[in-house]
Amino acid sequence: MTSHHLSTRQLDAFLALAEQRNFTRAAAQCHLSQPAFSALIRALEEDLGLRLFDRSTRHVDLTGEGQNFLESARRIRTEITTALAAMRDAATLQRGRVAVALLPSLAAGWLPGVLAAYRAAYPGIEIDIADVLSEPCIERVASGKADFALAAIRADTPELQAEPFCSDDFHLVCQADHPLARRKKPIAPADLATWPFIHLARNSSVRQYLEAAFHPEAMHTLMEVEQLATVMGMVRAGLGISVVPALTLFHFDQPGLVTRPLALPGLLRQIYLVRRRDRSLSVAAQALYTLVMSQRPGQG
Amino acid sequence: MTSHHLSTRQLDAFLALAEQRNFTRAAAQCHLSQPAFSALIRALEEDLGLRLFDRSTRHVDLTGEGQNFLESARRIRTEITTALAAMRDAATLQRGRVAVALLPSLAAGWLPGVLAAYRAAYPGIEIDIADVLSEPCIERVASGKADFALAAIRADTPELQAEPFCSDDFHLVCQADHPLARRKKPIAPADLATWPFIHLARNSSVRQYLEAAFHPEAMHTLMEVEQLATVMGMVRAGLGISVVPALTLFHFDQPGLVTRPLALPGLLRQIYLVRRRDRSLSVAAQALYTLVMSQRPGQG
DNA sequence: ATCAATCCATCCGTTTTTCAGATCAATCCG
DNA sequence: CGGATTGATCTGAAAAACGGATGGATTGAT
Repeated sequence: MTSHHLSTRQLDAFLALAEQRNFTRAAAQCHLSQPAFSALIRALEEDLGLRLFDRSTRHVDLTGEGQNFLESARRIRTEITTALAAMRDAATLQRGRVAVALLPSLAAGWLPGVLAAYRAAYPGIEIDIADVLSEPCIERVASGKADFALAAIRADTPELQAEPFCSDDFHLVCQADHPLARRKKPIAPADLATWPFIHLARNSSVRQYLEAAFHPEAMHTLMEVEQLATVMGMVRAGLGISVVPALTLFHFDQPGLVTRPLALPGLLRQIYLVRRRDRSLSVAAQALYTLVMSQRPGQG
Repeated sequence: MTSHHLSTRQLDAFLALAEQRNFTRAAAQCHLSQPAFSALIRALEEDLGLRLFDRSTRHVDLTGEGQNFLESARRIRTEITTALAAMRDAATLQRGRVAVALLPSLAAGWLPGVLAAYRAAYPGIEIDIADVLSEPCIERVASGKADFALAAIRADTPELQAEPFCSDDFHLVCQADHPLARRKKPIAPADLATWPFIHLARNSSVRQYLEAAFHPEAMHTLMEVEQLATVMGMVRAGLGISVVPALTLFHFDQPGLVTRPLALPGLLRQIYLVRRRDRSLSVAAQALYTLVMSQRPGQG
């Protein structure tokens, strides 16, 4: 029936008095007047139903029960202080964790600079990066393993929310002495169709864009590989040409290779930032989100 | 500067909302109106500086930071509950400890019945009995090893406080067929002086009373022993007579022995209850004190 | 598609609690 | 014995908490 509502004021008052053994000093330590402080101690003792301090006008001392309570009170105070400190650390971005899933091309080329700035600003935050294809990116956000994702899928579902992040145009890559490298006129689909083509695997978004933009049967497919680095090697060896998004061009910044922008209809890869709908980002994730949005490719 | 005054109301409100995921139900669980409850959660979030719940009109869910805080909050709540339960147990005498020091005569004859009643009433209380002579009794109280003592020393010091507990008159003990056993007239000191006397050791309070009441050199001291049981054996064997306080008479309730009260000036042993001054008794000790005072020898 | 029900946020007047200053009683010290 | 210190108590005032009513938004049923 007694609600036994131990308040933190009472807890702190008790600890202060146990430490100071003097009402006036303990009251000052709690930033309270002595009468208010006395009332606090009295209320605590009444709530507990027993006397915690033996006090005369000249002496203040813990009773036996008070000594027992002191141990508990110290533990409780420590727990509270620790928990509040942890929350304050989280709120002030001194501690925390953020998980992002994004396309390998973004992860390798664009992300490192962003993360360097993030880490410099918030060195206490743990960072978890998943550099995977669009599908697993979305999956990680949906399952909660990632705070948000940068992927080529406009995943707008009841659970997920997508916003355009950046667009990525496509570039021809070929040997420096290739005829297309010297071509003055804009390159047309027909120009590409005559040369052996190094494709990425069919489950890559790049390949899907290319097949949608061109007539697949019109192309001269030489081979399919999994990794862009392999594409680079093949092209550099003169085995063929390829078309890749701008964000992956760092792979092809190699002697003997040139890249040329293509301006062809349908060849513009949209990348979306995907996050859970009705779900606020953690403080750490929100900070990274803000930075990511301000540093997005093609914005500055 | 951070007020960070986590109140237990806020703590309970948080835990209730984390459990119910519904403001109205959580408010009811806390016996609060929904607006008051909302204000509590809002104040907590403002204090911490971050959002603990993602809430729409239709959904309430913990944020990442909220989940972290939940673990801490559960620990804190458990600690508080445990501590309050321990205090309540102490206040209601379901748990605790009491330590008493008292004379061996009281410990053997009178105390067991009292403790039986005490234990029946408060089975959860640990009991520590020291059945020692007056001097160590007082010492135990002074050092805090005993809550109070029953001893034959009026220990009234700045630290200790003594109150009369009971008085203990002296009795002659002798063989049933001893001449003194049949004597009709009141027994005088001279009557005792003519018979071989079994004494206790000089440091016993009984001996000191006898030496103060009689002229030691007028007595016929046959021997000195340490234990009352030995006195009994000697008297029973017809080696001599003795005089002992009433509280020890249970030792002499033996076939072939008789006891006769003596009414002689100075032969009245006062026994005091000694406790620390300006020091309240623990709840358990207070309960025993009350029982002890109500059951003191010669009161009923 | 419309309507009822549910739910959280906000506003506002009232009640309750909390607080500090003054005062009192008891104690200690010189 | 008198000044100084300390804790308890009283009281008016300030602050906080509270509940009812209300609003805006969403869901689910008809």
